[in-house]
Amino acid sequence: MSTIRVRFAPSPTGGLHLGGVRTVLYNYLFAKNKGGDFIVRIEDTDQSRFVPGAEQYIFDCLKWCGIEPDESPLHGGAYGPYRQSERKEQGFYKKYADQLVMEGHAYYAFDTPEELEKMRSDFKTAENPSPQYDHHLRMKMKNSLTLTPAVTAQLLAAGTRHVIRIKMPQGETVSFNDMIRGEIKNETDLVDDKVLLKADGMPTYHLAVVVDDYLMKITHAFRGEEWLPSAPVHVLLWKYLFGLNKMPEWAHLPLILGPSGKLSKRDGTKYGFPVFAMNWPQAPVGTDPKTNELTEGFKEKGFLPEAFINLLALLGWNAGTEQELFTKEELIALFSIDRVHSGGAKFDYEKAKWFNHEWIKKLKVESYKLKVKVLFESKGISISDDEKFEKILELVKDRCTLLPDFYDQSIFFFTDPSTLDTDAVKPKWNDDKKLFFTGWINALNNLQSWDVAGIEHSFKELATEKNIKPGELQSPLRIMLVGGKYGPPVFVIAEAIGKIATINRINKALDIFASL
RNA sequence: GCCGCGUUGGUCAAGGGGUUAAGACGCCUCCCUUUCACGGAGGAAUCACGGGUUCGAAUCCCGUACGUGGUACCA
Repeated sequence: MSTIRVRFAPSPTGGLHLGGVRTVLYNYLFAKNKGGDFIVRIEDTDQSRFVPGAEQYIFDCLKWCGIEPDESPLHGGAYGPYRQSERKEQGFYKKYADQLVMEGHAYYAFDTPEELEKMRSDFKTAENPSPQYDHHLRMKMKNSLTLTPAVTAQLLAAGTRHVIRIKMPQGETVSFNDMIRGEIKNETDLVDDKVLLKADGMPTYHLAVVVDDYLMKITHAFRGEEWLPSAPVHVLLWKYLFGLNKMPEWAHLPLILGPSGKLSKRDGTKYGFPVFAMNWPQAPVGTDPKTNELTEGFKEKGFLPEAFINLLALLGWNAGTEQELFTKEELIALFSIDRVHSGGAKFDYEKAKWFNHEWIKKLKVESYKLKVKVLFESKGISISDDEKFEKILELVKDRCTLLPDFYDQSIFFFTDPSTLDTDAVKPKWNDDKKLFFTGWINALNNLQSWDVAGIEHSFKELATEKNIKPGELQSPLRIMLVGGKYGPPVFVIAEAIGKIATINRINKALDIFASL
């Protein structure tokens, strides 16, 4: 066992969105930077929201990102179980909750949901819109603090539905050190008596996180900023149950924000960028219930995992240098919790695409060739000559931001352009040019060898002979071969598609241009 | 309402008492290229506000504003 043990604890209730993946990533980078273990534990205590397949989905996302856990329900490990539902079976949560009751730090509460609702509406005022089950109100409720021991025992014996709540002490200040924010202080009077053990016997997050971290010997705990307000509950639980000296070090990560406020799952369809790492086939997480429109995940959108973790790592952390492109290994080597921001960061899709563009340029074509090939095949273009395919990708990679761009940028290498941008040709098209091309077809037919230099030479030779500037002819030629004003140098394209296709495309285009 | 956390260009951000306040994305101009990109050179644009402390504040302190989170038998 390593001395550093960092855990990521997702709940299998929804897709892995940007904030979630960044939390994993920071956990992982921190652990690996310190030579420690990265542990994934599943928090499946909320059965009502549990979604089948969600757990597998989480691991699929991690795998795509290149993150392999050292311990997890899928990978095994010595400190299992790695699912809370399984630890519940072992009775640990109940055991510790009972211990807290016995020691006077918690109590049984028999209030029904209706009674709780009544309390909240009865005590609701303008100054206090959401009354809490706290030291002000707990003596007005139905619990083992207000009931006699005999009645409590009777209710318990009768199997009355009940929960166990923490009894927040009065007048204490709980403080702890956050690795990112420094000392955080909270007054216990302002925190409510959180439920620790639910009526179904499942722990709430508050109990589970403490018990699990203790049992799994976790040394460092990263989580989102939204946990900060309940941190004093967890600190208190550590103090009562296992001792503060055994408590892991905390780091509360800043939020990732969307174009307006906190990034939500809806923002994907709203603003047209992915918010999830991957699509989730079992329950399409990006689907907008209203429009039934699916927002693709980063993977499906055509991001490279290298770019994805890179851009995510830089959203809230930087190395303190001007470097922005990092491999996973570099991130591990350079990651430092001291350089994580405390303020939230707004996600910028334009910058995200820039990262991917850089990675497409930076990586060797062969490392993503297969993904592009699959893309081509899904559009009905089968690739037979792998070597040629790789060459073509190399030719157009500078022009591609997302993987699907490869299709648009190189489809003309494989098939004749479906439409020609005639508007680009029309204004300057004339009979001289038409004559040039019919003449050039002859020259092409007589060409000994088919290579860039030869093609270009014959083109320029004939142009000079006809007294037309070669540049004026290159543009129409490009439209003929490509369909539009884009792509690598024309003669390179001509060479790649071959003599027959070149001549065919010129002939075809000449017909179309005839009506201009 | 109360409590927590935050605030350097439109965005990501460096800088943490003296700087012409880095760099990147995006935007604009120019060069390269008779295509589109890539590449190169420039440009516009910033310390939320108000008080202190100090010879001197983006930087330290206090307020205010704004943002965001929590205030569930959700995590």
